[in-house]
Amino acid sequence: MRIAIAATGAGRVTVGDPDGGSVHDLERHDLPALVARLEAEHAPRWIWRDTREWAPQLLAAGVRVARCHDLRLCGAILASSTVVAEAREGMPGRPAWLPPGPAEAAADASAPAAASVAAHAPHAALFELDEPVDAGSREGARHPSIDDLAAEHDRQLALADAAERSGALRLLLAAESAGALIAAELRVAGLPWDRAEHERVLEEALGPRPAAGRKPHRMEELSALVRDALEAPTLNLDSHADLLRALRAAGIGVDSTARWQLREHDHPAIAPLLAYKKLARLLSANGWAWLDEWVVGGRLRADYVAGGTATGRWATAGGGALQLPKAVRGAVSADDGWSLVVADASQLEPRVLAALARDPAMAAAGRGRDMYGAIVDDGVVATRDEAKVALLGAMYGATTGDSGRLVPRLARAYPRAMALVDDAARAGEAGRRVSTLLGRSSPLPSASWHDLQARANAVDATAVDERRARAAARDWGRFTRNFVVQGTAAEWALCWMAGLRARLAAIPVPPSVTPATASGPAFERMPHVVYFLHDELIVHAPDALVDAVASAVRESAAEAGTMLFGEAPVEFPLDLVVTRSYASVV
DNA sequence: TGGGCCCGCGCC
DNA sequence: AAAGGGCGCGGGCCCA
Repeated sequence: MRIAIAATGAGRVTVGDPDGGSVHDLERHDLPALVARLEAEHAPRWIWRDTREWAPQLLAAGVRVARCHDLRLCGAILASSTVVAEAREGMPGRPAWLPPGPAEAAADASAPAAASVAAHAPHAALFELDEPVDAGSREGARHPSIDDLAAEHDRQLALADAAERSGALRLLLAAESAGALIAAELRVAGLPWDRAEHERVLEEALGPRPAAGRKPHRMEELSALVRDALEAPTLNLDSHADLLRALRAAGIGVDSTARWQLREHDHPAIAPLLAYKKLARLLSANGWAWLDEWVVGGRLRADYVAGGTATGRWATAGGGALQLPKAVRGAVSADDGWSLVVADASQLEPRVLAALARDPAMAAAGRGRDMYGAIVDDGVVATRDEAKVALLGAMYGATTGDSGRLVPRLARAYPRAMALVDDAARAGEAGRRVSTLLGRSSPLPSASWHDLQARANAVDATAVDERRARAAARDWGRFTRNFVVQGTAAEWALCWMAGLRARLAAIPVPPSVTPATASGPAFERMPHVVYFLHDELIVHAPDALVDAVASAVRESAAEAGTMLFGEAPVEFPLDLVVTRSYASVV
């Protein structure tokens, strides 16, 4: 059964079964109670334009739904998937009231990014009762009725079912929609954050918090050392241009101020400069200002953007949760009576490549716990480190350095795996799309990319034109090479997390559980996902339930492998730790 | 003053 | 040691 939810303007909402069931017209304020009742009675798939329009309000009221279909995210996948290209020909396109997906909007410089549309200041209310998404102001946009939503849902399912591997596409749409729910839940629950521990880390590294507009003590000391060593008494270390000039004037032959270049020179200014840059990074990215802005009430509430990148990996639109430096992870700590179940899919991308390519030798290497070790045992390379570098090079398209040198050895040992990524690279170089296992397709290169190629093919093309075009083609080929692996790995991770979400909701909670009061009414007694980073997640779980949660995490990983690859002989082992603090994992 | 670009660096 | 793919973010800086 499906039930659609549509805004009708002026704070009212229509909720109903478009296939002939009852339809309710109500104040938006009354929505959570109705959804809770219908969810309990029918366990429907909820059909809505955009999960971000509804989930925050429901979660704030303590109401969760098991399944939804996010028309915006699924519409974006179907609009670009080559798997349904033929079926699209005979069908109407996306309706005007359906905004583009986040990755599409980001790629289109003329339109504001969807992420920024949804973005809000961290202290703002978690939802706005009237218009949380400004789709109403888009040209040609209007409020879709529940019949509009149902018709678009039908169109999307018909497109998916027209694909040769319709099951894969259906799975992708379900996983993407589950991801949208999880992204909303991650924000509402928040990542448990120990402010005092974070401040301790900052003070140890930087010294006491400085007055507004002042630099921390340790940074001032290091700046003085650098200025002395460079004999540049007024140098501003934060200005790349000024710093580069001062370095060169002191005889240090770098052409950028990047750390890897600086490290190659022996000069008394280098050590304090590198130390300064490390501290400056900590201060600006995760210092006191970040803490004040993003950690409220003992929770980091980052703004995840499901489907925010071309490959299907998520993005964030604030809070920087995808780049929490290891130095501050000790501040992630469970509430009293609760634990963190931290799980990481080890060597996910090479395993995905082995399974995707059905390369028997590489799959055999991916059957054990340590794929890199198995590649050494196969005699392909001499050390684990070489195996890792060679695999990264194969997936990223390295051509130089150690990595580029090792790739041919990998190609001899695992020809099918190498052929898969090489084919993807060739397609990209020719300007064609490539697709993941479940059917998400890469974007087309930009108009300027095509211009470059056209110029190189013109009769009066110069050597420079040809060189530029070749470089651009190879760049895009590296992108498509990586796309198939990164994107399929993202699909594995989505399926893993979606399965886990369902399993966590089914774990019975004993009455003895201490509430995690800062996690909101939907999660205060339930184990719940609080962090997700590409191939790693954290569940905040009552102590009494950590064993059940760990089992759920493992079962979901195994199930994700089977859903994507059937009985392919590749395993997806997890590194799983139960802990109070994320620091103990790093 | 604000937008957009580059740089450098944090994460995977 | 970096390299090669995907990101976000803050600071400097240029320009209107």
